[in-house]
Amino acid sequence: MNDKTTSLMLLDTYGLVYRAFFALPGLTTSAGLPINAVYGFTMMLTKLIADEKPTHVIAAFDKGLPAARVAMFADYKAQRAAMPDELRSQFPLVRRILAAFGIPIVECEGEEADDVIATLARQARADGRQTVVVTGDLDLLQIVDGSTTILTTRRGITDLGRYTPDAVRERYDLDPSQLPDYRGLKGDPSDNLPGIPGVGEKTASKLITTAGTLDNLLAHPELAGTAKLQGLVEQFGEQARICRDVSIIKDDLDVTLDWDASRYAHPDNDALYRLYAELEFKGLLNKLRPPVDMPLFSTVARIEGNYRSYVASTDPPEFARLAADLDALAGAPVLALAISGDALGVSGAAATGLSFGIGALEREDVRAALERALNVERPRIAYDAKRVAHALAASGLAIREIADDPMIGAHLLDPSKTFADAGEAAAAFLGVALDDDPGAFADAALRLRDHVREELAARDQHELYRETEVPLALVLAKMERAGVAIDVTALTVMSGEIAATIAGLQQRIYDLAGEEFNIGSPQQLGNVLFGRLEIPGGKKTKTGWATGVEILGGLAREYPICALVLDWREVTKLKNTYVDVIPTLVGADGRLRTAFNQTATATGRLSSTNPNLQNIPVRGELGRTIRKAFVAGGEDRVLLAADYSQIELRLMAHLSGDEAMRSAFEEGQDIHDFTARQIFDVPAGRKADDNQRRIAKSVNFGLLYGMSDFGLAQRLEIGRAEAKEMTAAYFARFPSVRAYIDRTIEEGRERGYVTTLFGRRRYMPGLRSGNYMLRAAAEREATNAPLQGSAADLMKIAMVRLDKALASGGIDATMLLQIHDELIFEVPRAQLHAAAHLVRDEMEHAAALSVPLEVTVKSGANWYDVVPLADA
DNA sequence: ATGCACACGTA
DNA sequence: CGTACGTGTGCATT
Repeated sequence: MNDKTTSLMLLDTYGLVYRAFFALPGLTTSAGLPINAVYGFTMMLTKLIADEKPTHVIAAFDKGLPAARVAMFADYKAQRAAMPDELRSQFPLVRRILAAFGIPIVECEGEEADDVIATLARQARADGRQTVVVTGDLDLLQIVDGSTTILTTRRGITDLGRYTPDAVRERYDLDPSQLPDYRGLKGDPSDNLPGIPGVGEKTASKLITTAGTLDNLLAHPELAGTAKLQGLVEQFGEQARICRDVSIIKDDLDVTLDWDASRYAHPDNDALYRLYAELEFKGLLNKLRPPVDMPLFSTVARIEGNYRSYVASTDPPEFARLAADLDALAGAPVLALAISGDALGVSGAAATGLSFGIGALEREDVRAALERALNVERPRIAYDAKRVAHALAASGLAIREIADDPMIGAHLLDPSKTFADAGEAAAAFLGVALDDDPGAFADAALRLRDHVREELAARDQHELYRETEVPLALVLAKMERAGVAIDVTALTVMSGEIAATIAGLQQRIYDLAGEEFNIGSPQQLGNVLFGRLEIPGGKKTKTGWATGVEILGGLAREYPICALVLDWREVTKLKNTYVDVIPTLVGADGRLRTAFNQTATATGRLSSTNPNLQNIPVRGELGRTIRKAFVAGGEDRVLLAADYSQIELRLMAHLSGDEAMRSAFEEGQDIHDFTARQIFDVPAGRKADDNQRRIAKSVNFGLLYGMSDFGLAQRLEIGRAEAKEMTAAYFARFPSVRAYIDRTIEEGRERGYVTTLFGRRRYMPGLRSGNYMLRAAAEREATNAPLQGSAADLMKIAMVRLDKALASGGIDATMLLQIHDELIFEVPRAQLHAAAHLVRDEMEHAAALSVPLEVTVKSGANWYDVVPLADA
């Protein structure tokens, strides 16, 4: 819905800042300057602009005493506590934030912001424009109409309520125009308005509904209904009238809406950056680019170690020195780079290290010097090379090849940690603490390189590191930069359809429950289903009723509300996690970029975040349609999907050497059918029935996961004895598998780690635990890790080789995604078959195993419609 | 804001 | 009491 309609956003600045002040804890800068209110206000403003996309924005302020209201009612706001100093001091900062955003301030001497807002909204309405007012309280609701809506803060600072005329009527049973009368009756303690004592929300609303207006009620007090109320109306009527008059918001102030001055374009990046830096808004700062000539960071120069940090400033000679130092590094035999925050550190072996903000790369002299340093033929070390590559790419620089990435090396040495910043690795392996200085990080990268190489060589993991993991980092950087094209319209349409489904399901659930509640709260849901409705079969978790799919699914047939809740969960999950989120993450070029993390898992797999593109739905039809939005970018391009078939079971066959299993794969059999025929003694020439195959499939998967008889019984909903027979039958047919699993666990216990086919290790101290639960869990992990990890190794090898092979084969295919056993490419239609053959070939020959590797290739215009390639 | 539990999406 | 992940929500915490 990207319409071009002009929309004006009016900010009730004081109210919003006030709310932010009380909603957030007392944050201060390191110098002690209170910044919680301005921080909250800035967060709010950022989110509002992103969500509402206004074309014009104005910040209204109160100015001076509200003379007219005080004249009407001397005690107006008299009870209000004085503003705390920690809040007062933040208003100048708020004005500076607004200035940096380019948002004009409008105020009017002796008038409150409410009246300014109403005046501007009236003018916008007269010009035929839509207005959204953002305020911290409900006083302004009276101006809501067809062209003016109001957003009010609810709890916290990000949760907003949206009021349209219908929403006002729903909340108060009154038209917006009746709200001053209503407030006159009810009073408002926050403005010290007494109203009529004893008349609260309910009564006030009823009285106005009955009498129509306050004036009519005062003229006919008998409309109040009860004698007591009538008495109150007669006694306090005049007071209510005054309160009403004070509550009426004026829309005829002497201010003029200036469309040109209030047009919102974008914040002033440099001004905002400086301000955020001053106020120490670190999270917000990371989303901006540092100004070209800004002091990058200011630490004292360090002389210990073999680096020193560079204290840059706005002084041009400093930049000249920075460039000169970079040129000096071009002579170093080894170059190391690392990033911390938004600053890049560069260090040369046995040379001076230095560090500077990424913003410095915008300066031609500094950029050119770095380019010279990067282009000298010599080994390059980068701590988190993928991140360094992205940072350099943003300045038009490339890092062609990486000899070492100590982050990756560190993770191979201890895959239980991520080593996301160099400080973690330095602490673990060098025993030193690093401050936030990127120069120190680059220096640490150099020293970590030596440690990591030595250790990996000693553990025989050097080849995995050098040939696969390190080159993979730059392959992943390319994939991330490419992104995948998204059909946003498809998702927008889907969102509307799902919204309607959700509304229907929600209503039916409320009807069956006999009350409205938050279906998304397991606590409330449990109480409704198993408490109020007394549905039997409830089980408890640590914190309350269990409401997972296995519980509700069992009750769904007998209790329709349980089925409806499961449906509701499915559609809300899809909408909230994918359909509504993905469009917000799509870049200006229509492509979606994930981050592949190479050091996140204990087994060697990649992970994907922001968003996670490794869990896009496929099993359910509705969820699966989300894949229609993942498209090839361009008419002449198509998606190519290639996935390994049964790779982990094939690895089990290879690693165990089990002859029966191995020959089944050799013969190209359906492995689950084959297993079923073995377990159930199906006569030769006959196929297993569907149920036998289903059970065999569970057994096969259970095998990969180290499952016990108990777990299998639970999974298949059979008796434990029966499950035991099943596994006994299995291992009788596949004896080498039993021996392999036992051997793996035993070796793991002796050595302290288990390994993959390519030498990746996972350390498993739990195998020696005296605690049965801990030990059993470790045994399952030890069973699975070599299989899952070897599969991950194979895929990574294929990816690195493919990256090279595609380029040297002259195929213009872009690797986009990896989903553990599947790769997605975008290729020109004309090169589809060449690409498919190459991809399949490299994947199938990533390693020579005693069983064949089988890869299925598919293609299509989108991820949903990929179909197998007939001749591949 | 931060952290936890729960629930659920994928291989 | 079957492995490996990441994300959204509610809710209690600051």
